[in-house]
Amino acid sequence: MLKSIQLLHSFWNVQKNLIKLAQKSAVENGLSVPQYSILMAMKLDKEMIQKNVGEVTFLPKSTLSQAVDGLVREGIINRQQVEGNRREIMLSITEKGDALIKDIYLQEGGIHQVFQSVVEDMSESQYDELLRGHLQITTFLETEAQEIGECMK
Amino acid sequence: MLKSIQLLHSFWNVQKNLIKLAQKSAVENGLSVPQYSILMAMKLDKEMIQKNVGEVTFLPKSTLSQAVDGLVREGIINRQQVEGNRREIMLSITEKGDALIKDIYLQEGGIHQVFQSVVEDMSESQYDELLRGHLQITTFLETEAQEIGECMK
DNA sequence: CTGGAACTGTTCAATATAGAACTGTTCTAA
DNA sequence: TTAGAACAGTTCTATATTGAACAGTTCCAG
Repeated sequence: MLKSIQLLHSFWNVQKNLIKLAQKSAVENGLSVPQYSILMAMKLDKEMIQKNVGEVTFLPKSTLSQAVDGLVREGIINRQQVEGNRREIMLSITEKGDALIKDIYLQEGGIHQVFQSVVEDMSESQYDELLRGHLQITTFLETEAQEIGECMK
Repeated sequence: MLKSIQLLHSFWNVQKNLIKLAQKSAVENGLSVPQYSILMAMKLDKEMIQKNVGEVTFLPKSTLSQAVDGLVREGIINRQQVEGNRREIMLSITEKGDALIKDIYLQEGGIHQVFQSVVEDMSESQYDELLRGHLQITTFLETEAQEIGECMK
């Protein structure tokens, strides 16, 4: 029991700092936190169905919808109906959005730069262990979260 | 660069599940997320100055104040001025609050129970490595967050 | 075909959150 | 002392978030 509390605490400590940094990063770039999440979710796949963005970010539908709306108004992402399935909407990052993302990466004191330092300060094996541990935990949590997801519909 | 993004991603995956679980736990027990945070912060030291709770939880003063207000109305914590320093307010968990915390710990499918399973599924050394890695990261983030904290005043 | 169930996303109203201005307290330097 | 700076918390208000009701699509059993 004690160990689990300790581990939870350990995550919590990382968490709260991470969130603070993310919030700061978001505000500095004129984004809400949900908007920031969306961009980070799409940084790899520059094109995604809105539904999938929702699954990755865990944002409620309404929040997602409004956040996307703002991003579209800002010209950061494009929104167009998928032909072949008019229910779905394809989101894609514009050049402007792409530039913004690159900017965010390089911001001094931003999450990414800080994590860059963290990684450099870490041994190869330590890094691997960390990833492995997290993966294991995520798998556990995901099966649990699934059940929550079920009732959210 | 790639590694830091990967690590960030790894944390993010744990994070979002953790938050979902915490939210669920909070709602199920009739608490807001800030209220839940406060209780978790006070689970060890059953008596704390409100200021300190704020430092630990990172909650904005106004949010903290209101959340505490609700908890007091529910009879979960007590609030009384510190004699010797009438600016400060001492928060203490009532018996009712204590029972609630114990309840939360034991809730099936709650964060604590899930983490219990996680820990059992983990080798001693893996556990230690994880804690060590997190500590290292927290230290890094904390020095960074400090600067943010400075301007929040 | 067709009617209803399941999807995908939007809108709107109610709630939650947090910055800014405030009250009262303590500390400190002249 | 005593003004004024720093503190600890509260209140008020504007903003952000989200659940619930909704509109249009797609799917499928009969």
